[in-house]
Amino acid sequence: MTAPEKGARFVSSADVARLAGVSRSAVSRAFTPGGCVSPPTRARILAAAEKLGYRVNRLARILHQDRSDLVGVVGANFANPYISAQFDALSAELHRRNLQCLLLNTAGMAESSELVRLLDYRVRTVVLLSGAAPDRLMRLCAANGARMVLINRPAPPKGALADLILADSAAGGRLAAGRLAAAGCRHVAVVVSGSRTSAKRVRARAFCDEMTARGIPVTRWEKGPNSYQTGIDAARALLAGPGIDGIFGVTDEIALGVLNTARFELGLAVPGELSVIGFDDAPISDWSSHRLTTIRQSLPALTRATMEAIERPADAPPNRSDIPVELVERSSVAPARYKRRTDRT
Amino acid sequence: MTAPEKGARFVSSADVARLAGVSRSAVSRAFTPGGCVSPPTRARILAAAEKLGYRVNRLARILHQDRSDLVGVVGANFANPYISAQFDALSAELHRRNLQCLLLNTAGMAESSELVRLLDYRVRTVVLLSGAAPDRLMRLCAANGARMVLINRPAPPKGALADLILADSAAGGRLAAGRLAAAGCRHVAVVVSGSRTSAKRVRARAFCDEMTARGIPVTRWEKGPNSYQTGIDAARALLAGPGIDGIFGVTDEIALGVLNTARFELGLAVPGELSVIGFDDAPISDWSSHRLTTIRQSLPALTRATMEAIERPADAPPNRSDIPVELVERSSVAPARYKRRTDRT
DNA sequence: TTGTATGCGTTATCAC
DNA sequence: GTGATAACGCATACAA
Repeated sequence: MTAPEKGARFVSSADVARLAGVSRSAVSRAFTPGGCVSPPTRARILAAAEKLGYRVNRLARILHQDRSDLVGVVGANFANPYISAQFDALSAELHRRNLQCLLLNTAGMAESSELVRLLDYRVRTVVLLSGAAPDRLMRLCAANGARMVLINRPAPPKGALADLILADSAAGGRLAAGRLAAAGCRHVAVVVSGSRTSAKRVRARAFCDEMTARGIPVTRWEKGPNSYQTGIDAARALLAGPGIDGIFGVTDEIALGVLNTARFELGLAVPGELSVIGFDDAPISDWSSHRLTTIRQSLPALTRATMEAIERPADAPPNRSDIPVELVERSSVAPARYKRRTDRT
Repeated sequence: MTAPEKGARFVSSADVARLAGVSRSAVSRAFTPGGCVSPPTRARILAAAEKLGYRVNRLARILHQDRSDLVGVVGANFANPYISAQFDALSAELHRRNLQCLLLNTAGMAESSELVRLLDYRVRTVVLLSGAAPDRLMRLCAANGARMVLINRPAPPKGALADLILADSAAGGRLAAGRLAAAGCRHVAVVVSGSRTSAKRVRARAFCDEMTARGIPVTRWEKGPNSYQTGIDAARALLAGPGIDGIFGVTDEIALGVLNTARFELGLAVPGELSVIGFDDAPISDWSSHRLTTIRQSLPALTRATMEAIERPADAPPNRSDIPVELVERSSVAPARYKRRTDRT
């Protein structure tokens, strides 16, 4: 092992070759799975590499082979209970397949157009966990032959080279509406995060439509981001006076803000006086402190579909996979008064 | 904009040069902050680049300049409420400083030695959020002149080239002990995650020592990982019979598992019959559904120290920064019976 | 089996 | 201001 040196550059195959008394190609071959090297030299090379602390420079390899194992993952709000679980599963799975995760947290960017920076690192695929796909990014990916995977994002304008992973937001919204209706709610509200374009709006829209079809009035709250605080704010405003007896939070985090504020700040009995339903089925929603009834988008299914999309060959046609959604009964919604209608999907 | 082509490689500066009728060097200069290009040609180049969807290949730039803006971040358990918040803040801050985050989730690796793979991408710095630093990684970083930043990790054996960020775990453990003692607890327990080596053990150790010094017996529970489920298991076992009236979870997630199990499964009044205290001050600990009394390691302070370490020049001497810790009073611990002793630190 | 030569996309140096 | 050229570290086709 060499002593640490100041400003030292990374040790290269040339260094190893020198020490082992071979050529650089020999070193390269020794580190290439199918490389032809005689056992003795191979051993010498490996020993030298170990001694020097050599690691193959994959940047150079990518450059040469024009084939990258870097996957760009862009997201925001990684502290969100569902997103963090989703990201944890995805990143673990990426490494299991020997892919590297180059992460971009859009919260750190001034403009959303900044995220094309991922392409500067020759990622083979860009995965979008949240936020809308900027046109610019889509164009650049197309021009450079990089694939895109959009998770719960609206479909891109053209038939762009993007794989779509979509939980059935509309069905989820209807499920939520049906459940609150079955609980006997007479006047409900939906709390949407203010993000301009996303699956969350579809959830809310479907909820409203279904409620309208059932003749139940619905109030819409649409201020603030996808956060716990938004749930708090919404609950305070919506529950100031009597009237509303059911609330759908388009996200578990929002719904939990509503739930906790109703229970502990406003002193409302949930589900006695108010029913609350969420969307996601984040791990903490099942905690006994919450027991939030919610619409589940299965995390394993979502992760599986994402990995399939990522591993699709570069020239595969765009694909779309739908993740089914299901109602998870817990105890934040009043028991159904009548036998629940079959969902109309 | 070119049409998307199958198997297309990324567009290069040569492509742009060809279209703009200039040399590759001109293109390079047009994209270099201080580059000398006449306004007209510059405009032509930029137009050509935009048309083709060109982006500078930073892999090649790193290769040539021997200076990387890649920061390797290794961690696990990103669904943990504190870790996810920490990671969210860190990744956002990285991008704000124009650094890229190459993430490694050790949950996806067979062996911990696998994480040296980060060095294959010529990261300038490796940040360790969890897990121990394998010797191999430390050696390779040293040999290649890459810096390491260890967050709440035990100090490396030698005076290796690693920056240390350490919350005062010992003081935190003592604080927790003091608070439970003040609550009048007579027999307490500590729930440690089974990880072999980490700050969590120091927290538990200091807690035990302080309790012993006060003559209060402490039971130690040490099975399972750092998870909510571990808190559940511990609570079920520890609270099966009467006796224990105070529990310290070395992590908020663990403590919340204890708290919820005690309250909702075992029907214990918290803090009436049992006091529970955690460590971290994760965002959800402040939720009204929990109101967990805990030891805070300030996230902003932690992030600030981490960024300072990351931005230190490559040849700076190893540094150590200590993050103070403080007791956050909420309502999972019985009120202090006597005026609380000043902590002995 | 092994070494030589070439090219990947960039930037820096050097002429012009 | 501009273009040719070398070099970064690697993998490969080819020659030995």
